[in-house]
Amino acid sequence: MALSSSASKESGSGHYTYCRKEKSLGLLCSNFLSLYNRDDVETIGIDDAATRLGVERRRIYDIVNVLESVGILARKAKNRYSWKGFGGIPKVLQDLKEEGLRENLNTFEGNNNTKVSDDDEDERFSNPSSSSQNDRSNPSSLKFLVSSKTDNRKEKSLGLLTQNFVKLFLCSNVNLISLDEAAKLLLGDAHDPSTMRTKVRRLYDIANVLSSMNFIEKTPHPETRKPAFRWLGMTGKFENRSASVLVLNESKKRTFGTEITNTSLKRRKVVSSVDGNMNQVMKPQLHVQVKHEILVNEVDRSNLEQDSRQSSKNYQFGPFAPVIVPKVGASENGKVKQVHDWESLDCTYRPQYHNQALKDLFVHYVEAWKSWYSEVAGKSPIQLFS
DNA sequence: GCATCCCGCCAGCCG
DNA sequence: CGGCTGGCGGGATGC
Repeated sequence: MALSSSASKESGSGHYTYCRKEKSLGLLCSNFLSLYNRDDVETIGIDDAATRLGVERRRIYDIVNVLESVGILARKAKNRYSWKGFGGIPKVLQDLKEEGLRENLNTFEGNNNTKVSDDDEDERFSNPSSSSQNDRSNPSSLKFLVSSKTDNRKEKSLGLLTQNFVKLFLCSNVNLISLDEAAKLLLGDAHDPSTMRTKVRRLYDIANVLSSMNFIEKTPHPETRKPAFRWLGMTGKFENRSASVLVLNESKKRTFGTEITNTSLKRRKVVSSVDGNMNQVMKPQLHVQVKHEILVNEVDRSNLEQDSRQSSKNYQFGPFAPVIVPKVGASENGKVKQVHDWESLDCTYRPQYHNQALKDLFVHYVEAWKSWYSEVAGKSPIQLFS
C-alpha cells in the first residue's frame, strides 16, 4: 500500500525499465577506476566523480571507502582524495596480513595452540565491546576499551570491514569464504540475526567492489554449492619470477571504455506525474562524457616496481576488469588459461542502452578491445583460444 | 522463495 | 549551523 507498483506503464515506446545490474557498486567501481586510473590524476573530488559517473554522492562514498582501505586512494581533505594507484597494494596487503596475524594472537589465555584449527575458524578480530544498549559488559574479556564512545561508529565503517574481510583471506588458510561465514567471523559474537543481515549486506557491497578489481572472485563452493568468494590478489603468494610485467602495457594504450553510465532511472516508484516528458533531471540520457573514457589508460603502469627491491609484483589487477579478466598468471610456459570469452563479457557488460548510438559505441569498444587484445596476444606467450 | 544489494533517510562530524 | 560523511536496513530485483 501507499505506493503504487512501479512499471505501471511502459508501452512499447522503448521506455527501458530499470535494470539493477547497471547500478551495481562493482560496475560503478570499474567505471570509477577506468576514469581515474591514470598517472596524470592525483586528486579526485567526490562531486566530480559523482557527476562524471552520474551517480549520487552517497555511492561514491561507498566505493571510495573501500578503495581507500586498500590504499588505492587516500583522503586528503574534505571532498578530496588523492589517487595512489595500485602500486602500493602489495605492501598494503602485506601490512594487513601482518596486522591481522598479530591481532590474532591476542588470545589472552596463553594457550599456545599452534593453529590446530582444522576448519573451524575462531577469529577475534576487532575488539568486542558490544554495542548493544544493554550494557552487560562481559567481565571476562575486557581487553582494550579502544572503542572511544562515539568512535564506535568507525568500527563499523565499510573501510574497516573491508580490511578485516581481506585479512580473513590473508591470515587464514581458507581461501574460500561465503559472506555468511565471513560475517559470522567478523562479528565474533552477536548472533543477532538483524546484525548479521546488516553485516552481510555490507559484505555484499564490499565483495562487489573487490570483485570488480579482481581481488576476489565469486565462485560456488565445491561441495556446498553455495556461492563463496576466493581470494586471488596476487595469484600464488610472492612468486618472484622474472615475468615481464603484464602482457599488455606497451604499444598504444587502447581500452574499451566502460561506461554504462547510469541513466538516471530510479528504481522505485515512478511517482506519477510528469509522465510523457522527461523533466529536467532526466537529462536526455547519457551522451557526452562517454568519450573521455575512451582514452583511459590501460592497466597499471609498466614500472610498478619502486618500493623495495625485488619487485616481483606481477599481480594483475584488472583495471576495470569485467568479472572475468585474463588471468595473466605469468606461468612458466605461458599456457595461461584464458577463461575469457567475449560472450560472457558481452553478457556481463551488456548495457541495454535505450540509445542506439551508445550501444553501437559500446560494441565498437568491444571490437576494438578484441582486436587489440588478439594483437597483443599474438606476439606474446598468451594465446586466447579461439 | 530466497539470495543479492540498491536506495536514500537521517544521524554524526567537521569545518 | 549548514554541508559533508556514511551507517543502516527497507524492500526491490534477480534467478
